[in-house]
Amino acid sequence: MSLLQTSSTLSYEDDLFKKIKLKHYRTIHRTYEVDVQNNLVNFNEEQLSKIDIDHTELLTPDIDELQRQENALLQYIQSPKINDNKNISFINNHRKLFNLCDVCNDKATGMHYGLATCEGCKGFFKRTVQNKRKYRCNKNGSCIIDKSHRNRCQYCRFRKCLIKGMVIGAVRYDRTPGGRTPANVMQLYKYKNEKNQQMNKISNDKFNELFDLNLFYCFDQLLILDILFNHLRPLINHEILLTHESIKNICYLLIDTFINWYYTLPIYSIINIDLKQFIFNDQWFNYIILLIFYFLKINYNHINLISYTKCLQRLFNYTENKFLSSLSYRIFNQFFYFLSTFFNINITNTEFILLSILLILCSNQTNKINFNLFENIYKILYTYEMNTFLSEQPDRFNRLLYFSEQIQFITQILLTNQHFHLPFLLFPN
DNA sequence: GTAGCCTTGACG
DNA sequence: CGTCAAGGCTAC
Repeated sequence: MSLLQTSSTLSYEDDLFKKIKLKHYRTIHRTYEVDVQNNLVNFNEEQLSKIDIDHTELLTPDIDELQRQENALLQYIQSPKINDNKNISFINNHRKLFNLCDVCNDKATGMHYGLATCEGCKGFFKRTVQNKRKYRCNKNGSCIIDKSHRNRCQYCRFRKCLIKGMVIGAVRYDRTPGGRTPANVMQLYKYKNEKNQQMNKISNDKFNELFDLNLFYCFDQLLILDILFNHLRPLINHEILLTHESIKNICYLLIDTFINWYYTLPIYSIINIDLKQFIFNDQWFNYIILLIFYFLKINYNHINLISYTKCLQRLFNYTENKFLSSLSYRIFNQFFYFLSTFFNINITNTEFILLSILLILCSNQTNKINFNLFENIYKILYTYEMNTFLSEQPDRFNRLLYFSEQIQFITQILLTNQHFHLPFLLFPN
């Protein structure tokens, strides 16, 4: 590729990167995204060397800030528009109905700060608010909170307390024991309880509507993953020489395995689309990227084990030490950052497989039949999410969709700039 | 730091 | 005076 061609693609790439950055901006990890954006704007060696140790930081917001948000909510629900007291007997209606803690499923001992909770979660919430404590999540902010895991991640426990509707304003500043909870706090209890019931109703309706789709993801996930991973194993320790040709062969094996497996699915007998038509579709590369990322995540689990410097060296080797354009450099950095964000999403086998099919079907020339399949897989994913990670919704589902959008952007960038080899340079020695 | 048990005080 | 939901105490 000549220099002229490279520079002509720059403005196009800039647009794509701007799009990606804009999308980053809109996600939950705001602070981290801003840092990355700065890295992109202002590359220097020091920043580059930090890339593979950067991690998404999930930190509890200031209790004072949360309190302000709660006050704003209170003002809103006190406005005449929505302030009808038709359900004033909420406490009486729901008394004695609780027996499990809404946060961790341990035995609930009563209503505490607006929620049926155990003594443990009650005390935890009180200590957190009284001492204005801040917690950090070392994973992706979606740790399981139940009786046996509740002390493993304070960030996620507190987050769950808030999501489920515990009210910060119910913790007393003056620490006076006894007495009655103020009327405004009671209003918040009532409001949050109603919202939760509405949310549960919506989830249940959706779930019932889609329940029969559950049948479709009863497949042998471990077997297909094992076969796919076997095709990638030679890349560890670089047992095979990476060339244009060998990469093509690996891609072919991965695609072929996936298609053959797809034909065995129950869903194929209902919507029998020939996936082979998608081989000539660039969207296949989405799946290859996702698969390689998933392989690395399962086998290495930590982004630090995939050395930025070594991958960069391999990029030099692959291109036979030819001049690396600033564009290649930036694509590489963006790609590496993207991998690190993937490591923070602990996706499950089912999520991986459903996302793979969705990504393959993301064609621009979508016809009616494959849109049908797309919609069905989308519903299955939704059902699975509601079924398996109800307490993390809608965050988790949105994050997955956002991530698959990002993969499509990256695919577009890699293919238009002939950087399809990049994902294959990530395997550690 | 956690959580089980205890004390407190408004309310019906 | 019993009930409920706040805070307090303390062994672990």
